Amino acid sequence: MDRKIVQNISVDCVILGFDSVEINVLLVERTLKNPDTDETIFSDLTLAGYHIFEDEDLDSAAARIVKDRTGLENISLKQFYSFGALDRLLHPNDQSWIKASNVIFSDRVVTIGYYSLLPSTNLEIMQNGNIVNWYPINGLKGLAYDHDVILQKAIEHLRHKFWHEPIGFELLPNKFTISQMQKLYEFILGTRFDKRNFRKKISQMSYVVPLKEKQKGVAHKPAQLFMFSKDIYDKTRKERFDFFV
Amino acid sequence: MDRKIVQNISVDCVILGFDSVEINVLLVERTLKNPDTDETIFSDLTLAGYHIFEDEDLDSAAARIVKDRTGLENISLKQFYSFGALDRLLHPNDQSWIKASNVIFSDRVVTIGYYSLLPSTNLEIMQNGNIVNWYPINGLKGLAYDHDVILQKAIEHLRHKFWHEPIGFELLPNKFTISQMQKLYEFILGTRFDKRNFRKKISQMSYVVPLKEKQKGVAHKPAQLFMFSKDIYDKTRKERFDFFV
DNA sequence: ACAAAAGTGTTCGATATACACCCATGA
DNA sequence: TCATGGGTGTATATCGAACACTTTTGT
Repeated sequence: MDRKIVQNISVDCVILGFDSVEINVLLVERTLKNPDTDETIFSDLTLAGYHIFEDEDLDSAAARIVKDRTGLENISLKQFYSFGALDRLLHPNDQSWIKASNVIFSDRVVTIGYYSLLPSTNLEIMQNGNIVNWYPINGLKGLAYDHDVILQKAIEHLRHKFWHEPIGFELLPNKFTISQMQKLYEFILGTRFDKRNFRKKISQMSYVVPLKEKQKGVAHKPAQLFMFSKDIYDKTRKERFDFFV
Repeated sequence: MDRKIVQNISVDCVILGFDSVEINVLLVERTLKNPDTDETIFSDLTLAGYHIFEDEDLDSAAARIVKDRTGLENISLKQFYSFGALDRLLHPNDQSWIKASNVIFSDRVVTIGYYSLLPSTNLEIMQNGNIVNWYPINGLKGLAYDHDVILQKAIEHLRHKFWHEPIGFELLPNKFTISQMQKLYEFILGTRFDKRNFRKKISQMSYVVPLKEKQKGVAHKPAQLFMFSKDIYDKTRKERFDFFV
């Protein structure tokens, strides 16, 4: 492949997943070895990121990068912020990595942040020689480059959207229970909701549609399953003027 | 000045202002003349934009560009989206402009969009040889490059924020009347509010504080003036779970 | 039979909406 | 004195918050 890369523009993707307990982010291991002795010099974690090519736009670059790094295809990726601090790449590990890589990096790389929300946690661990895995977002730090900053900004963005848009459904399986939904909202928003009031609220949302199907194989009363209908949502949506106390 | 510019990264700033009637955007005239005959080849309008320098981060670049292009200083600029379509610069006018300019443009420029909200419409018309002016956003088109797209995205972003954050105060003078505020909200949100209900709502917002001052020189009952207190807002803010019908 | 999560209703206070008239000023 | 926008209150419907017990399944 001889597509030309743009030296100083990259895309980094924050891929978030919910496993019914907490939110995880998909990270790729980065291990620098001494080429002679094969000794590990350092090993850390990065978001799925890479430079863009000259012949692709930003959205395409994001999709390609996610596919190359993680094997995931046809996932919805949204741009959320761009990062261009002067010291983004100046950590010693990053400098060693850049020197050892066969890509000619520019001194100055601006990266465009994308995020994606996934229901599932199933994943091939190895993609094109990359070791990728889910890591709980709580307490994560020490990521490569400025990826801590990018991750925090993505989470902030997500939390904000959660209050006003039915974005949560992207993190849930196609068929989900009201309890799973409540746990997700409580986790993201850091609140607790009263079960009855939460369910009352949900039952008013015409776009959360009950299925003729129940949970199976659980050691308690099986829950009703629901799905999200974007069609109904788009048709019934109204905004509200609610920014005050 | 011999700072080095980054060839393929720029910042474009959407500077919006409210004049008590409608929303305007600050645009810079771009006129290409035949260097020999001094004949105008074309003339159109651009957002305030320029390449970034190698030694500045994105926020600093945005502030510098706004200052150079419009003379405005110390205004709050927020990043909102980045644009990297392959055909951003391919319009014949843009190509002629690029060829004629003494800056060596790259084929591929990604631009980071910033916006700013201002109360006032007072402005020097001429800045560093740039002719800058306010233009009503309704019906504007034919801007240079992809600046129509950038402007639309900024407005969309603004409208969205308006519903959930007290961002409107940035577009109002320090001292404003409730009617001015209502007109602004009606303009941006494309709705009408009942005067009494709107005022009732505002009077519940502890962070909209009445001043001991009234309008002067108007040919009707002079209105009470108010100011916005960010302090009180930050202290009393609560989020609400309101994304449904 | 027991453990574990599902599911269900009512009351009360707060908020949203609808609606019409008098007031203060400059011209 | 008139034109112009400023300013005010009440009634009704809807929504949010608080609160405890019964149901269904697997083991």
